[in-house]
Amino acid sequence: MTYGTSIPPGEALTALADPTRRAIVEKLARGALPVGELADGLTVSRPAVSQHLKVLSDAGLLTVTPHGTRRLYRLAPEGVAQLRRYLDRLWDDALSNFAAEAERRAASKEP
Amino acid sequence: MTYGTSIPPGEALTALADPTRRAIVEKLARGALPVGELADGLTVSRPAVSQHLKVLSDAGLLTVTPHGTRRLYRLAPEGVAQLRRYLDRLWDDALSNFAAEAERRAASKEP
DNA sequence: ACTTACGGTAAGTTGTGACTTACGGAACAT
DNA sequence: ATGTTCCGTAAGTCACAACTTACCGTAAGT
Repeated sequence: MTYGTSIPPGEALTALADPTRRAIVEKLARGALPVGELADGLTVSRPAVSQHLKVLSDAGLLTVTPHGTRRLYRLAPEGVAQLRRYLDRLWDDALSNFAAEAERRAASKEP
Repeated sequence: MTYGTSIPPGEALTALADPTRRAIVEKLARGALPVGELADGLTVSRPAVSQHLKVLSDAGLLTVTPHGTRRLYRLAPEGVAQLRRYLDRLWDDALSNFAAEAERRAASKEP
């Protein structure tokens, strides 16, 4: 029984569409960070970062663990995994369809 | 020598952020289609579909082959592959960082 | 108790992107 | 030649999402 929270991949894709959010995710991929440190090195304000973190969390891509007065954000592997599965399915469908089309093309004389 | 056009994954992610474009991609994953047939079964107008197809093409996710007066759109496996590689790198970084953090936590007495 | 870090939320502004209708150009048919 | 089908592009509208500043909690330090 796999039991993931199963947020549809659309939210995660929407979340990763924003360049600032991608920058955040890529930073977090290399280690958990509090909001303040994330905001340094980014061109936007700290509240903006907070808002982005909410979007990413809602998409299942991040988890939070309060540590004293700060909140450590870290990448959620399961969130990334779900996106990978979605793309894998696209990939598989596309390839098997390619094979089917090639076969069909070979059956009739002209493409 | 693999030689892909190497469009940054940001464009593909932005392209897949839109639900209508995801619907298009998922249809195309099951077989190539002309614009008109794509537009049927979608809630938006045909010109809207054309615009979406442009975005997806620019992102490297689609290829076009003119067939008479119609244009057959099909999913580009390499485009999907590039997204998969991006997510794989995120995944790998996240996991190796997890290991490093766990080790660090084990080294000091308190988490 | 007061102050100082840290961070989430409210409110308001603004650019952008997803849509529409209208139009124009190719390719095939008659 | 003319009409028809298929499709891309232009122009304009409108909603939303990504910011900003301001404010209010909460936890720790002194």
